[in-house]
Amino acid sequence: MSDRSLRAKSTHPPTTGVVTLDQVAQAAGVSPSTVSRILNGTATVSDAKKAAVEGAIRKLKYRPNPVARGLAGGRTLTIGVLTQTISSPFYGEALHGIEDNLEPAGYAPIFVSGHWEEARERKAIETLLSRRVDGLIVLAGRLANRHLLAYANAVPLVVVGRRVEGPGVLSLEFDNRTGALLATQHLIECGHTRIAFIAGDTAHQDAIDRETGYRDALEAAGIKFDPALVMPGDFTEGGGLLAVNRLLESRLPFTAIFAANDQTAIGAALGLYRKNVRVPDDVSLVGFDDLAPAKYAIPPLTTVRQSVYEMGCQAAIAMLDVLRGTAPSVNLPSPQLVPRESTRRVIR
Amino acid sequence: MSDRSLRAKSTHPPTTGVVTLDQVAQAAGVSPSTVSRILNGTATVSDAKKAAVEGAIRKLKYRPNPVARGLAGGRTLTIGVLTQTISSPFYGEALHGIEDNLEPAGYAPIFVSGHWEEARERKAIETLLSRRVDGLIVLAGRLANRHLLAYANAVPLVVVGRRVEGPGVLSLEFDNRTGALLATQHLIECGHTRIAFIAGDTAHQDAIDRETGYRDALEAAGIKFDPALVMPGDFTEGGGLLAVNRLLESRLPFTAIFAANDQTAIGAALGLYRKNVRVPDDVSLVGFDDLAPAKYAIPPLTTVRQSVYEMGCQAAIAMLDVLRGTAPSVNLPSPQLVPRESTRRVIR
DNA sequence: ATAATCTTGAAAGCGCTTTCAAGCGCATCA
DNA sequence: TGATGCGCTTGAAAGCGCTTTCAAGATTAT
Repeated sequence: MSDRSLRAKSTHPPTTGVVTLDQVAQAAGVSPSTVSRILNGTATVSDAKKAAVEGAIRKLKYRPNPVARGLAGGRTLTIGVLTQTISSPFYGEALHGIEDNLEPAGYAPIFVSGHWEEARERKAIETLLSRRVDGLIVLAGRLANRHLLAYANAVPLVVVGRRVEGPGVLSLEFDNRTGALLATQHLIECGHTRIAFIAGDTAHQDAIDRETGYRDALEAAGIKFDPALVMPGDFTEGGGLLAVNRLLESRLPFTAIFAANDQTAIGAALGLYRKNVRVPDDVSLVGFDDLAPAKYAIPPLTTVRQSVYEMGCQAAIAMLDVLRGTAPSVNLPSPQLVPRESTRRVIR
Repeated sequence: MSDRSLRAKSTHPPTTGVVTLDQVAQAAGVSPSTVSRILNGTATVSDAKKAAVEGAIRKLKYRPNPVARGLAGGRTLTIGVLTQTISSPFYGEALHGIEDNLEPAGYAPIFVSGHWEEARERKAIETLLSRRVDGLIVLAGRLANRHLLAYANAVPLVVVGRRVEGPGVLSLEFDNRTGALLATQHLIECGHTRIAFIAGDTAHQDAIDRETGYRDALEAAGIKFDPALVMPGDFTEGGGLLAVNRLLESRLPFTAIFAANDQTAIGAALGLYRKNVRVPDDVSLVGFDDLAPAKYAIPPLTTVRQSVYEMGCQAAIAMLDVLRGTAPSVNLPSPQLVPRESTRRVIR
């Protein structure tokens, strides 16, 4: 291919052959205003004209230009989504849910990554705002609540996985505490009493809630909480691996591990494998999230399902509700234990 | 939170307090045209005015409105990206690479999923086009080449993972054949001669190329190709699991498996685990792609690295080059074997 | 002094939405 | 029955914030 053929300017004339609203109006013998009104349902239009316009639209294959619409009407039909790491399985599923629900409504998501850095998150949101997104969906992150509230002043805001309260903000939270309780209870029911916990990044409320759920379950079962059995982690496989190594080195007795998320559990599983500790024969292992990889882990990982995809769907639906001016209805999925093959009844 | 506080209309006045180019011009005592010229570097402007304008911009915290820019100038600083499944680890990494490179240049990617369905892909691209994206990056997919070429007529097009030739199109391809050759050679070097292959979805050129590489390696080593050792797959874990079950049921002797991608390999590993076939002791296993999960598989998966992230980067860079009018330079990463713990020398 | 080159502002859109007011039909009331 | 008024549909026109001709002035070269 020649260079020339790739020059933007030479190959791609700016705007040619694109049908505009005016052309539709002309073809239908009405004014542009009328066409616009039909397109947006802004006012009642006589059936005759409506039919004529719709015919013209079909005939000319007219597609409204969202850019012009955005300029004129202030709405861009675009929703900004702040994720942390677009390539992580966790966020991937959420984005998927968001996309699936926004698209049929004619909205397009635009994703940016914050990489868990407050400064980048802020910059990302500014970019989104300068693009005049109609709404903002924020997935977790480190941005201080007061900043989020400030943004909520400019556009409707839906926050997922964090508690933020204020006018114009809707926050959807996972029930991490109950989920963790479920996971730990499952291990207790299997007869485990020495249950280690590999924590998540404690900068996240999620991580703290999951630890709380773990302690709740221990307490309810009358098992004394042993802080030595809690290892720090960071929600990544590497963190799980490290934590399990430390746990093993500590020589503390334990027969089960509850990891703060699936990625941590998968890292932990590898650590155990390396040290020839068998799962579930020697140690039972539970994760959290039920991301795709959990199902195909070896052995398949018992985990707590808290559909991230579903959360994405709910966030998008809520956003559409707000945009439409109707009361947003959210019904969050409740966490559920997904027993697979990484846990087993303790043999005494 | 009350309903009312969430009503889009009541809470969010349309356009208030946003600084416009005109205000900057006024503050700097120049005409809007001059400000625009400075912003875009469209013409030389006296240093004095330039300084005044830049001062005003800083003082007013002016940020150009991309929507208005898009309407007026025809450029939206937006790149449309057609992926297949936004949540898959494979595409996730590519998107990550694209995002990382587009963002510093001031472009924003807008992602849509085609779900491997020609109709949806086409619809997705139409949406992107109607949003006046400045360029299109297409990741694989099922869309016929002639359609792609038609789109290339409207905007610059970069296609990843497929071969498409024509004016205005740039395609970046993985060297699947060499990669597969490397993987198979590795197994042969380990002394394996009965090497099964779990294919990918043969609707993709990738899948075909990988099989070809596998056969190349066998032939080069003088090992007779046995069609019975080739199992169909579909690039998913489920497909790998199924394939390995069939393989085992066939009772054909084999000591190694080369799977068309990591996901397939991970599914295959689970199938082997279920049947108590040990990896790598009984059977060696090689994947392809080196996605994140491969590293933490049990055992860690030997695979072929063909950085998808890097591919995303290259695609974005090439797109920027085209947009800038400079000759796009792409240097594709060559495939590399990543030996881990799922393969071992055969013991005779 | 004259022509050629630069810098600069005025003004016309880009494609659409949205006031504003005109024009219409219809019910109401004396 | 005819005048008055209300509500409805409809078009004209003014932008939304920016880019980009166009041509006028300022400057430099010859």
